[in-house]
Amino acid sequence: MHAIGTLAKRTGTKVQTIRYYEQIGLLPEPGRTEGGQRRYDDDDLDRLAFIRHARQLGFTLEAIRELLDLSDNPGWSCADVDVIAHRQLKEVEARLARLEALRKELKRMLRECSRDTVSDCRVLEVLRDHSACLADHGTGV
Amino acid sequence: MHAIGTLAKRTGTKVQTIRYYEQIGLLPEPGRTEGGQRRYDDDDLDRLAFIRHARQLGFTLEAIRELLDLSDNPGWSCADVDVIAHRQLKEVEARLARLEALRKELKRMLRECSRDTVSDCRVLEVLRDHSACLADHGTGV
DNA sequence: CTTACAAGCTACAGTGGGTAGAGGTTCAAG
DNA sequence: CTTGAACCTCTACCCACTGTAGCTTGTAAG
Ligand SMILES: [Zn+2]
Ligand SMILES: [Zn+2]
Ligand SMILES: [Zn+2]
Ligand SMILES: [Zn+2]
Repeated sequence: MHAIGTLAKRTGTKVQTIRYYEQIGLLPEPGRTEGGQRRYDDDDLDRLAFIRHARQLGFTLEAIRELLDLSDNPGWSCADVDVIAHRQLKEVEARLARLEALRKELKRMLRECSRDTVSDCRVLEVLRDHSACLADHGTGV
Repeated sequence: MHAIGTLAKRTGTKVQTIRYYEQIGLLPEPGRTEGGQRRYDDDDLDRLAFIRHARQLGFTLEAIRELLDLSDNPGWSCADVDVIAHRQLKEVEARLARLEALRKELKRMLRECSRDTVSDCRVLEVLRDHSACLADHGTGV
C-alpha cells in the first residue's frame, strides 16, 4: 500500500496531477485510511505509469482512456490499439511538418536581417507582410 | 471604417478573438457607432494582421506584445526584436527535436506489432514499460 | 416607412492538461 | 506525546481562444 506521495515520486508525477486524474475518472478511486488519506496498490502504480508514459509519447488523455479500456480486454484484437497509435503518429507528423516550416522561416528572417534599426528590421517586415514570407500557413491577409 | 466582421474576414480571425485581443490590451479600443458597434480603421487592420501572422509563426501573445511595442519605435536598434525571434526559433527547435523522437518511437511500436491480440500488442507493451522504448523522455517510472 | 434578418453587443462558461495556494487534518518517527 | 512532513478539500489560475444565451443595431428590399 502506497501513499499518494510515493506514487508521485515513483512515476515522476505531481501529487495534484494524480488527484486530477482521479477526478476525471482516469484513475479509480483508491481505498482510504481511517483518517481519509488515499492508499494505492501496485495495480494503481502500473496504471499511472502507463498513463504517464503515454503522455510522454504525446497521447491525449482521451486516447489514453481508450487505450486503458482496450488493455483491459487482453483477448481482443489489437487493431483498435494500433488505430489509436497510428492516429497519434499522423498528428505528430502533421505537427512536425508545420514546425519545420516555421523553423525555416524564422531562420531565414534572422539571416536576412541587417541588424540595424527597427524600421529596417527584416523580422518585423516579414511579420507585417506574409507575402514577404515563404511559409505556407494559410492565406489570411 | 470597418465593422468587426470585415476585419475578421480580412485577417482570417474569429470575431470573438478580435474582442479578446482588445480585452487583453493587444488591440486598442476602437471607436463606436452611436449604437455601440465597433468601427476600425486601416491601422487597426494592419495591427491585427501583424498579430495573426506572428501567431501563425508560433509567437506567444506576450512575445507579440513586445514586438508591437518595439515596432512603435522605428529608430531603435532591432537587436531586441531579433532576440525575441531567436528565442522563438530555439523553442521551435526544441519542440522539433522532441516530436522527432516521438515520431520515431511511434513508428517503431507500430512496425513491431504483430497485430494479433491485445495481450501481445507491442504498442501496449511499450506503453506499459519505458525500458522497451527507445525514446529518451526523462527517467520517470 | 416598415419589416426582416444578418451581424453586432455583453457576459459568462468551457476547452486541455494540469499547477498553485489557502487553510485545515493526519500519520509516523523519535 | 510532540513535532512536522505529508496529506486533505476547495478554489482559482495558466494560454489562447471558442461557444452559447439573450439581447440590440444596422441595412437593404419591398
Ligand atoms: Zn532585425
Ligand atoms: Zn507568413
Ligand atoms: Zn498492436
Ligand atoms: Zn518511453
